Amino acid sequence: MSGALHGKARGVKLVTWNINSVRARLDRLLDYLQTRAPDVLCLQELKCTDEQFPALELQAAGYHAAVFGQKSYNGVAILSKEPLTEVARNLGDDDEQSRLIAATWRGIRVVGLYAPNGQSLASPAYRYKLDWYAKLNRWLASQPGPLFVCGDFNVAPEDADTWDPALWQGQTLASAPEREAFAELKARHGLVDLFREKHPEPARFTWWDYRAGAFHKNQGLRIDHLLVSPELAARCTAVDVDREARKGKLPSDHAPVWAEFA
Amino acid sequence: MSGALHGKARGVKLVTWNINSVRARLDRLLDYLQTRAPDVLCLQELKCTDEQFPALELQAAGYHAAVFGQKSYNGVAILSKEPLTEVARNLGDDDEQSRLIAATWRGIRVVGLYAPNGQSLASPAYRYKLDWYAKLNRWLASQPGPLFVCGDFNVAPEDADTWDPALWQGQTLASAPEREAFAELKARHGLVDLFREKHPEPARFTWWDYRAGAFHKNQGLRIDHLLVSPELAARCTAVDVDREARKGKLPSDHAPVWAEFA
DNA sequence: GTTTTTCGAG
DNA sequence: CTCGAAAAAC
Repeated sequence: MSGALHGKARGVKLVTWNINSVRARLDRLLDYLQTRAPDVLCLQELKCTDEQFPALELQAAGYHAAVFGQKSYNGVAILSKEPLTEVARNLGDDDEQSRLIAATWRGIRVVGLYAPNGQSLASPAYRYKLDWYAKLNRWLASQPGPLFVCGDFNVAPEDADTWDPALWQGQTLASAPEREAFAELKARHGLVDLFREKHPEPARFTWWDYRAGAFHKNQGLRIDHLLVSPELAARCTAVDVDREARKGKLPSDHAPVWAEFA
Repeated sequence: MSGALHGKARGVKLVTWNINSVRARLDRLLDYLQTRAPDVLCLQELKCTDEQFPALELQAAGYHAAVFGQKSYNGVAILSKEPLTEVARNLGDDDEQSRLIAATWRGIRVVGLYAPNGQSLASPAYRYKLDWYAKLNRWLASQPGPLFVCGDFNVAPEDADTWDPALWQGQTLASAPEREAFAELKARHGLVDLFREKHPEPARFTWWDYRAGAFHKNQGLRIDHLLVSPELAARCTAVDVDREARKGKLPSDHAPVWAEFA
């Protein structure tokens, strides 16, 4: 990908954000686009169909959108200032849940995903989650690099990614099979957990439960990730969580995670 | 009732308003009380129980309240600066829907009602509506005069009370049986349609559908009424619709109808 | 607990 | 369009 990021003199910013209903939070989204001006923004949990997606408002804000919606639940999109090409949806199967969208931006393969939550270890949803990860792992091999795989992975990779490791021990989002699936993604495709690489400190979260003042007490999880190819990681100048976006009235329960590249 | 209105030198103002959820619109209500300072305000569609009714806030605003609430739907109340006496609820039967409240104010029998909508001519709700009107008609004979009967009657008495008579021809809210029931109320109890008496012009509405910019196009109905005894009508100095209250963000779909008396 | 969806009602 | 209620999701 040598030179893929050298189209402009200034750096570029790529972001992932589980927005938890793009319609309910369109004002926040437009504000975010205006103030942070990301070059690429991957959205999860649109909770709307393609028809319901606010494409016009986003166009007016200067953004193209590749959308993969679904009625009521799930739904993912990639917004970008520059047009996207080679848009792909889901993992090549006939899954009725809209959980993944991919597109090429300046030669980078951008993948935005919303992994299944898994509910509880005993539930069918947990099995579905592991199967989905296995499919994702296989499918990624078909994608041209360099890769920028981001989204809500619904996995806290290490104990340091939970606010109370004892409490989360073995629970969904922190169980060993999920962590292994996440680790295999990185290992097989040589991807770097960009946030963790730059921030070794624990308790840096991207999601906080709406209940019991969890955000105020920083009782959260790090489950939104940026997994990138080494050549991209090498150009990363900064990566962080936009905690501001979790504040105020009617926020999403997730905060955006962004990275800048030289 | 000679002298009933002569307690004060200045005139008095009585109002009816279908507020469509008193909790969702408490700010508007308090603003209305402060700026218009009605002596009596009849409210319909409280959409809350007696316990949920914001009695404290209204008390702080200087108003007494006689309330007849109901969970989720219906619910009526009478607010007044001076205490109300002889509060009665519904039509003496065991109807589970809270649609009528009556009280005595300065010797006037104030009745605030929310008539059934009727849905469609073929529905059981339509039969219920006509039966309710028949009961109301009989019940009114038991009430001591002079009468101030107001509220959301869910009847447009004449073609001039609809924005498109051809469209409304025979429809619920404008059908002949409903109009006859409304006319019988007036005839049997010698009541005057106060707004119509002062305003012969057509297209003066009190309700506009939320959808399709109906208010902006003045596509509405006159279904909120003040029916008063002749001795009250004789003292009326002005009557009108508060269209301002239908403007702005999150209004009720009804506007208040007010009358001033010398 | 909090939000979001859908639904029925108007 | 807007509300309240209910259920689902997290």
